[in-house]
Amino acid sequence: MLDMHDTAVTFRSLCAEHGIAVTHQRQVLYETMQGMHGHPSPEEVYAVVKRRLPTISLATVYKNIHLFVESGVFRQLSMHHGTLRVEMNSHPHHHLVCSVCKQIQDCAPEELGLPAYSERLSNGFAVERLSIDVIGLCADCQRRPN
Amino acid sequence: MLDMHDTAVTFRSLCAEHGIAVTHQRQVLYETMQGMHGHPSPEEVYAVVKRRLPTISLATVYKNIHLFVESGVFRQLSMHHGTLRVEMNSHPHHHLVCSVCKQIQDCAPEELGLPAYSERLSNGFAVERLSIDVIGLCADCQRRPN
DNA sequence: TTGTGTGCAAATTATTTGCAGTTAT
DNA sequence: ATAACTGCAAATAATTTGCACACAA
Repeated sequence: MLDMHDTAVTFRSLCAEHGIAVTHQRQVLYETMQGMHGHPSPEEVYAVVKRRLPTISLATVYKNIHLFVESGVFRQLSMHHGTLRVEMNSHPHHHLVCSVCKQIQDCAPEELGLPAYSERLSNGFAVERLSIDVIGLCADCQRRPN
Repeated sequence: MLDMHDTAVTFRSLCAEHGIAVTHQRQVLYETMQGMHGHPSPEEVYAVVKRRLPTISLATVYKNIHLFVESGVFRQLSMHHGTLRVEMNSHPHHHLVCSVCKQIQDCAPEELGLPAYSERLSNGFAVERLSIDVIGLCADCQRRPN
């Protein structure tokens, strides 16, 4: 387990790597998030970090979460949050989600290989279907200067 | 290929099955969506359906898309859109997303079996990682009356 | 000192809701 | 006739942005 001092050291080198300033709020936000579990939203992170930094603003939380995600410090699980999307392809298929432009392409199961799965998991979850997102770079984004 | 008449017949029986009224806007919306490809957002559907029903409102499009999704006529691909979620579990794992309460649980790869995949697909997409959503009913929602 | 970062308030985007009038059954 | 549906406008939720002041390099 990392103690607070190690966490601070880790954080400093993370910031150095990505060329971002080490500010107090950024540091506390990072430590707070490290201590959280599950899949928190910015509002949830804000509620927790506010306990240690009562004057921090929600905007700062948003800005820094984006920064952390871009730097690869944390990962975003909602790759296509933001707006509802309806699936128009009724054949079984997976999705190729470009991590840069967020474009979503369909992909036949044969291209990836179908995972085996059981209908009911040991924790009681009853499986209806798998939704597989393949995250990566689309051909266009690989060749773009960016 | 279904012609317009067959589509209308299909739609009527769909509505009958789900006990919803067959209205003109609902009918045209359905036909329009059937003709679309990819992963349209409500705004995109609205833009297209407006060409045939210039007075339709965006609210009606939203209401009916929800109705279609609930009835199983169309499927929603964005299972956790709405708000950004940060992944706090750094171990490789999948997600169990309950289709009723939308709760997201983590799940070890061993429970599902890992899909085999290649690093670069034939269309040039460079795979970084897989994000697998297992959609179904959580134990709680299975036993709830609802 | 100089560019970044922060907090605040206003702006935007996505979506939902209340309501009065209209239509399907 | 009656309940469900529609369009419109206002409300809400999620996120972003502009800006003046403060802090890190």
